[in-house]
Amino acid sequence: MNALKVRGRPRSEDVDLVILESVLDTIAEGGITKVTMEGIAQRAGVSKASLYRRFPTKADMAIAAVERMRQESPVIPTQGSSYERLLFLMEAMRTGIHGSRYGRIMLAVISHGQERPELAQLVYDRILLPRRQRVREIVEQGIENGEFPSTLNIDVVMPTLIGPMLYLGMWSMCDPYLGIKTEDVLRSVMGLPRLD
Amino acid sequence: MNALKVRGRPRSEDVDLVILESVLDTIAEGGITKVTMEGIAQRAGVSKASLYRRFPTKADMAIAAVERMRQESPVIPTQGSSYERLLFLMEAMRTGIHGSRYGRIMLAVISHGQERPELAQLVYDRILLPRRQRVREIVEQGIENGEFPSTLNIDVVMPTLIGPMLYLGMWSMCDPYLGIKTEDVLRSVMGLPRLD
DNA sequence: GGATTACGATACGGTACCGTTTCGTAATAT
DNA sequence: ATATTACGAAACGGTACCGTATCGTAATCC
Repeated sequence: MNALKVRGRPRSEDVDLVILESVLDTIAEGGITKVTMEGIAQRAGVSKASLYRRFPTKADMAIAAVERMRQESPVIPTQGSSYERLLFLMEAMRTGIHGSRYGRIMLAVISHGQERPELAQLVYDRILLPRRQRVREIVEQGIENGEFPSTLNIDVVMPTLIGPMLYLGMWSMCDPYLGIKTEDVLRSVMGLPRLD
Repeated sequence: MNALKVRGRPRSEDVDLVILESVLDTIAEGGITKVTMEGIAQRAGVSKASLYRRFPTKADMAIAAVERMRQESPVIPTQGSSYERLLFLMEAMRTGIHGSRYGRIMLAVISHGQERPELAQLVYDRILLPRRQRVREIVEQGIENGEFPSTLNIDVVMPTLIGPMLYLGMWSMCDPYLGIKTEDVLRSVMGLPRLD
């Protein structure tokens, strides 16, 4: 089966790219409700017709943008102990919620999970789950090589590591008192002795 | 200073109430973006003029509704051990995110924290912080009466108890695999032996 | 070169909503 | 009684946005 040859002028990949990037930037800055067809077209330097040539509706465009963002995953450290790598990821999770485009988009999308369950499912399956899997692998390695107690129940550990980071990150600007050290959370959850 | 006597027909408290309740129900069902002046007026069986007589703008109306919701706090158990009471609250937090009007409203409001920081601050100060304080008191009692180890760092314990419940509750409909028992989280965080 | 499709620009109809205003009626104060 | 304010109903202008359509130009295939 050969590649289907369309006959006229081909779609510009540059246009594809600049559209989705504009959507992501807009979401990161102001949330999904700020995404409008006119706004995206203007920001991308593209006509509205080019948007509707690619996406039948605004919702489809937003979903395509979120799909694309999957590639934009943060760097996972491969060096260092499991402890160090885990700490790095937790810190990134905590600060990235408001500090990175990735995090702000995630939060904005999660927000609308109630109003758009299919979008929440998409984010969960294609973004959250893969990331969680990589965290899980690091934890498992840490247990195998003796950094963490073998008595840990990894199914309990996972939400107990991730949940607090989301919680602390989400409210960090409302409450400067939430200055608990990420390392303290990590050590506490993993059953390691306190630092003091 | 006497109560200021206005001269004409007084405002109906019934109207006050039904307006704010309609706003809260609407938020719980579809999120803040579903709140419209026409919609609220119709749902409440009230004229738009009555809305604008009370609130200069839609945002003020929404804020007033959220303020009012503060009274609608879930029941806090006063009987039983600290362990039991804590477990009850955590379970309620986890299931209530999608299962109760209170929880759905909280999630909807948190969602828009990015787009409306002043609303997020309001929710944090007047709703989240008071609740967290009550959880904290229960934890402190449990430490005092020996139910929980005295070595616990309560500042670390708090987000480690709350965070996982939010996390598990938020994604419960996207992933039925997240069937970790709340009691396992509680025991793990509090350094109690596993059940098995 | 001719057919075909993409592109930017622009206009259009339709819808939803905001916030204002008007009007006739109802409730309360003096 | 009379003034004053609240109430429901309804209409209004204005804005923002969606999705469609038109048109002249540009790029690509045969």
